[in-house]
Amino acid sequence: MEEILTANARAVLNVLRESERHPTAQEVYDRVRLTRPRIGLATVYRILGQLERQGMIKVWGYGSERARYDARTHRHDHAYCTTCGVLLDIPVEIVLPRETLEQAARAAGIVMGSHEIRMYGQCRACQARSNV
Amino acid sequence: MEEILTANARAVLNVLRESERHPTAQEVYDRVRLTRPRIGLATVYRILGQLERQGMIKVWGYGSERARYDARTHRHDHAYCTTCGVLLDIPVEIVLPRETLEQAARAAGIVMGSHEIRMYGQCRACQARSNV
DNA sequence: ATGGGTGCAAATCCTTTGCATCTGC
DNA sequence: GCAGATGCAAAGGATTTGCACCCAT
Repeated sequence: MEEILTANARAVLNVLRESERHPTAQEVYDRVRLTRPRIGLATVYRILGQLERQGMIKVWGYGSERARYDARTHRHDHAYCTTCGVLLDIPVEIVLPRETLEQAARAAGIVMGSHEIRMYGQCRACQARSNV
Repeated sequence: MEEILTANARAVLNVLRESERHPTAQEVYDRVRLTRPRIGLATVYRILGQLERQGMIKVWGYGSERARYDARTHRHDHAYCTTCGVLLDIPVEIVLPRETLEQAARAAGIVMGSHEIRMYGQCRACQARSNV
């Protein structure tokens, strides 16, 4: 399925896969331009949209902040620093019992496709900064 | 603490408290105008920002969609329909063991303030629609 | 009277779209 | 040669900001 990707799309995907951060479209654009200098920002947006629709990447949003993209499609959770806005992967697995999820989905009336846990708080850097 | 709110702020808060939906700023604006016809959209945005900073309301975001606001500040979770974009409260409590959360926070290196579970899927209306 | 709150309009920022051109098959 | 992909520029939409005015204290 990856073979049908254009060179631009492959480059975008690579940037995301190589990134530990959760880059915004602009950050992806800046980075991808190193290998494909002629690419346009609109193309990056178009590709991000397609990859998302194909389930190859995930979008993350908070309030009205810029969207962030993530190529790690395995189920994992995030920690968001409400002070500086950094978005971190939670490096341990948080398991919710299947029946808990099913019950919740039933109660809300949705057919669940996926779920995500978000933790909001203060990252290490901001903790240090505020201890000064 | 509520007494220090202006009449506009109180009106915005009331709209949110009376809403079952999770309105966008524009929707809040439309609704609040019924009681305060002279209020401006910018004021609504300013008030929403202040209420959020004061912890009286919560923002919700997904990708690059418009921000949604929620006056229900007790811990609860959400179900988002990826077909039509409706955002629903999950009407049952999903409890994560405290130690699980602590372990995850520690692993991510954050001091956790709050957490939220999100379920993504298809709401009842969209299920019906796609069964046609 | 005075300072914060507010309305309005303009500015900003992010994202999407239109369109002519280019590319890979 | 054609269909789809792309770059560029412009449009669109959400949110924020500047500023003069107003209002409650």
